[in-house]
Amino acid sequence: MDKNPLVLQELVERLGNLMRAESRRVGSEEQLQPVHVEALVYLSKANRYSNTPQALAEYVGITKGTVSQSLLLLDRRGLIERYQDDLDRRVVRLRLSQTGEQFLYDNQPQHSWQQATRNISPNRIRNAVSALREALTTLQQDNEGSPFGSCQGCQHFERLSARAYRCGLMGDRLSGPETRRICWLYEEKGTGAEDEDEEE
Amino acid sequence: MDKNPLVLQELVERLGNLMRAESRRVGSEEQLQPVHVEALVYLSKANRYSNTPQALAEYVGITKGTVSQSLLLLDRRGLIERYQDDLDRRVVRLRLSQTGEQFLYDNQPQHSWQQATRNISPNRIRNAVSALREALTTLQQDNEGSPFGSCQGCQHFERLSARAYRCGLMGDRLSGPETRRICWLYEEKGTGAEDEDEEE
DNA sequence: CTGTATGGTATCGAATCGAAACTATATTTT
DNA sequence: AAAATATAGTTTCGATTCGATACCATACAG
Repeated sequence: MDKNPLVLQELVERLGNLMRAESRRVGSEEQLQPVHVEALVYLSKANRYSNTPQALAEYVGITKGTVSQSLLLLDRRGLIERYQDDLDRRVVRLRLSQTGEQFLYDNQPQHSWQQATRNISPNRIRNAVSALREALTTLQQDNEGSPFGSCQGCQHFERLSARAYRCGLMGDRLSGPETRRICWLYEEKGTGAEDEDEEE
Repeated sequence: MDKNPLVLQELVERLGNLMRAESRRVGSEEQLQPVHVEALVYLSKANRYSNTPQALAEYVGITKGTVSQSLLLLDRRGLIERYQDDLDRRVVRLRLSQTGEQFLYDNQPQHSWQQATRNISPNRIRNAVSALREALTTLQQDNEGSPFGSCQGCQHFERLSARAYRCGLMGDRLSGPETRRICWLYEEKGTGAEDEDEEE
């Protein structure tokens, strides 16, 4: 019996705790809870289909009612803006405000992580990413949650030409940068030959 | 510029969220918060030096006051037992009760993770563990937190004979299984040749 | 034996959280 | 087209977390 999967779980759990603690630290000056910081970070990365309260709720794993509260607070503090969707007037769209952008820029919630990984070789990181991605996909399938990925690897992603992309599900054309944002409509491409290690 | 470190962070964060959601799910039947479930899991893995309120507080990243509250609750529900340390009568020792053991056995908080990693090759898991361990070590150093590791890799670990071990810091002999539990006195061995990938 | 450090508890107010009821808009059925 | 149902968000409620601070007991140093 191999104990390594459990060790890996242990590590992910512990890293998650530390990142949460980091969110707490970052937010404490501004009286923000970890969840608020996570929400801001999420909004800074979410694509046009995923900047809604519901997607956010799925992402952070709390109920929509609670998310609604948090958004109210973030709005009052002027860190985000809310506006109505044109096509479906039930849905609320979210975006970071100037202040919100500035907050993230000043506090750099990702900074300590970048420091922590600076000495790990690109190759090892690639391998780790590959393994964790697979774990994530399976875990999400088992939990029936939304997948949350970016266009690379999504079955709806279409490449029109060298620099023109398109989402086959929604039918919109996408800019290059937008294809790298987080999307909750992500669906894993058919898992044909997924289990190859990239080892150099 | 390499984006993979950020992708890795993204993955760890997301996996952490899902595991937290899993804790929430597991605990909801018994009216337990995620933190309570995490505490029980921690106690099931902590070694003899680490089964105290303080170590737990460090581990989950909340203050000792709050931990004290949570332990009160877990005690009322009969999931843990608290007893005084003989040598230092200020310190409280914690252990899972019969009921607590049973709770973990019945609900298997780690089950979904094991499912999720079942198809990942041992080799890839080893590589991921190696990379994440390094990230964790650096992150903990930067945050001045306790390290939390197990005897393998700890500079206080001594092997007396084939099956006899000893903690050089505390001076106790340790059983084989005990050397695999979590310890908050862990200190990384001198980082001589740490950056070798094990690729088969 | 007096001062200080340390492990843990108690108290307080602010905020999260899930559950459930509710509103408003969309979509499907009849 | 009207009615039924589904969906996105909000509101309200009570229980609980959480940090901050003060506090208590034990250990240990000079």
